Amino acid sequence: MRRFTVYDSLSRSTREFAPIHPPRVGLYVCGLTPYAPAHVGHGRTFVFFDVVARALRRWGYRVFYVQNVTNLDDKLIARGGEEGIDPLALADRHFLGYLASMERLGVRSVNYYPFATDYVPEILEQVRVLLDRGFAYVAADGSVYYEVAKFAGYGRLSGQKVEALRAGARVEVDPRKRSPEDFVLWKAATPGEPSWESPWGPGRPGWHIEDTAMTVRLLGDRYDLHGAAVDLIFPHHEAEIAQAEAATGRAPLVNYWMHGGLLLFDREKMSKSLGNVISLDEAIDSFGPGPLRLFYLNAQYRGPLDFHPDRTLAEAREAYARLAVGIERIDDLLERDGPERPGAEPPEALARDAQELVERLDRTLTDDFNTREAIALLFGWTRRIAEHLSQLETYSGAGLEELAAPYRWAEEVLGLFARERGSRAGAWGSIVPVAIAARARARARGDYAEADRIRDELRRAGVELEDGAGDTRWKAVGGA
RNA sequence: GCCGAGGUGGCAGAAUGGUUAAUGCGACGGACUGCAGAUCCGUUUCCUGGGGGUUCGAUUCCCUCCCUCGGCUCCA
Repeated sequence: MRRFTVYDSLSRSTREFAPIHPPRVGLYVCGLTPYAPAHVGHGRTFVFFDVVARALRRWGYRVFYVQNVTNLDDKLIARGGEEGIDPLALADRHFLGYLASMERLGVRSVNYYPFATDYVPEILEQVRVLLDRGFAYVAADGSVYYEVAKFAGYGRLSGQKVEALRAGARVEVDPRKRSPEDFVLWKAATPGEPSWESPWGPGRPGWHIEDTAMTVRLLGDRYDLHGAAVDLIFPHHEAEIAQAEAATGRAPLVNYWMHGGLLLFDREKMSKSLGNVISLDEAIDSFGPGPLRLFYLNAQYRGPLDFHPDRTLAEAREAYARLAVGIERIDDLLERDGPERPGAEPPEALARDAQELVERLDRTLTDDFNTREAIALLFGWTRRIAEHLSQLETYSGAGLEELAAPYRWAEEVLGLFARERGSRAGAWGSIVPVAIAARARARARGDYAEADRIRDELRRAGVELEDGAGDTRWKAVGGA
C-alpha cells in the first residue's frame, strides 16, 4: 500500500492517511437528491472522487465506495406534485439519467448506491437510540428533533459556534423546536406524501439521518474517508457527526473529511435561481468525456473552478487534443499491426524515462491528489513523444507499449483516453479507410476536386481527415 | 457580522525560503501540405493584490489593509 496525504477539513491540515482496517478503506460520498438532471457542478465532484477511488485501488487499498441516493425529500415531493408524478418514481428517473451520465464520463468506481428509502428500519433504529440517549425529543406533531445543545462537539467541522448560528439564522424559528439550531430526524407525515409507520406516528426520514443510518450499517461506527463538495459542510456534515457520534458513542465518525470546491459559472455559483445551470449531459455532449474530465482535473480540487461559457470549452478541447497526440499515434499503430508488431526498440533513455514518469505520477498524486501537477507532467511526456513522432512507426509493439505507460497510467487513474481508444473500431473503422484510399488515388492523379469532395463528405458525416507526410489520418469528431 | 478558500503573465492555472516561476490556451514566426486542417519546432525578456515585518534572500513564513468567491439549515 502506497502512503499518501489528504487534507482533512476537520483538523484543517494535511495528514498522512492511515486506514482503520488495512488494506480496506471505507469511502462514503454524498450523492444526489435526484429531483432534476445532474449539472456540470455535480460532474466535478463525482469525477474527482472517482479518481480518488481509482488511485487508492491502484495503490493496493481495497476500497468500498458507497454513494447514497436521497430519493425522498421536500424538493422531490414538491417537484413530483408539480409534474403529477410519484416522488419516488421521479427520483428513480433522474437517478437513472445520472448513472448514464456517469457511465459516459467513465465513472464506474462506486460499489454501492444505497437509496434512503431502503434504509428506513436503520433510520428508525438510530432515531430511537438518539431518543433513548437523550439527544433527541419528540414534538407535539410526532416529528423527532435532534437537540443540538446536547452534543458538545457541534460546530467543530464548520468552525461555527452555536450562538453565532442562532444569530445568523436565516429561517424563521419553527415553534416545534426547542432551539432554532435543532434539526429534524423524523418528519411527521403530511397527507399525500410517502410515509412509514413509526413509534411516533407515520412519517419520513429527515435529511441528514439517512447518511448516518447507512454508514453505520455499511461502513461501521467509524470509517476512513467522507467526501463531498464544500457546500455540504454545514449543516449536513455537522449533523452527521452529531447523529452518529451521539448514537454510537464512538468517535470520530470519519477519519478524513474531504471537501471539493464548487464549480462556478462565470464566477458565480451555479443555481437554479440564477438560471445559469448547465446540465451534465449538455456538457458531455459539447466537450466530449475526455476534455471534460481534463477540465475538472486540471485544477486543485479544493479550490473553486470557473466554468466560463465559451472559453472553457475551447481550451479544454485544444488542450485535450494536444495531450492525446502521443497516445493516439501509438494506439493507431498498435491497432493496425497488433501488439506483436515487429520493429526496433525505442531509445533506452526514453523507455526508462517512461517508467520513471509513471512512478513520479503516482508520487504526485500522493500529495493530496494533485491531479493538476500530474497533468502538467503528462503534457511534458507528450512533448517528449512528439519529438519522436516520426520514429514511432519504426518501433516494436512492446516498445510502443513501454512509451505508452504514462498514458496508460492516466487512463487507469485519471480516466483519460479510455473512451477514445477503440472508438474507431466501430462502423467507421471499415468505411473510412476505403474512402481514404479512394481519395489518395484521386490526389495521385491530380483530381483535387474529387479529393476535396470526399473530404467534405466525410466531414459532414463527422469524420475529420488530416493529410500528413506520407499518409492520411482521421478521427471522429463530435458525438461518437 | 462569523467561518472557510483565494488574489500569480493576454487568459486558465501550478509550484518552491534562493540559478531562466510549471503546464495549457491564445498570439507571433518557421516546417509540413495541391490547398486547408491537424501536427511538429521556435518565440512570447518586463507576471506572484497594497503596506509593514522576519531573513543574507520571500511569491513562499508572520502582521495588517483592500478585493473576490463560497458557507451560515435548498445545495455536489
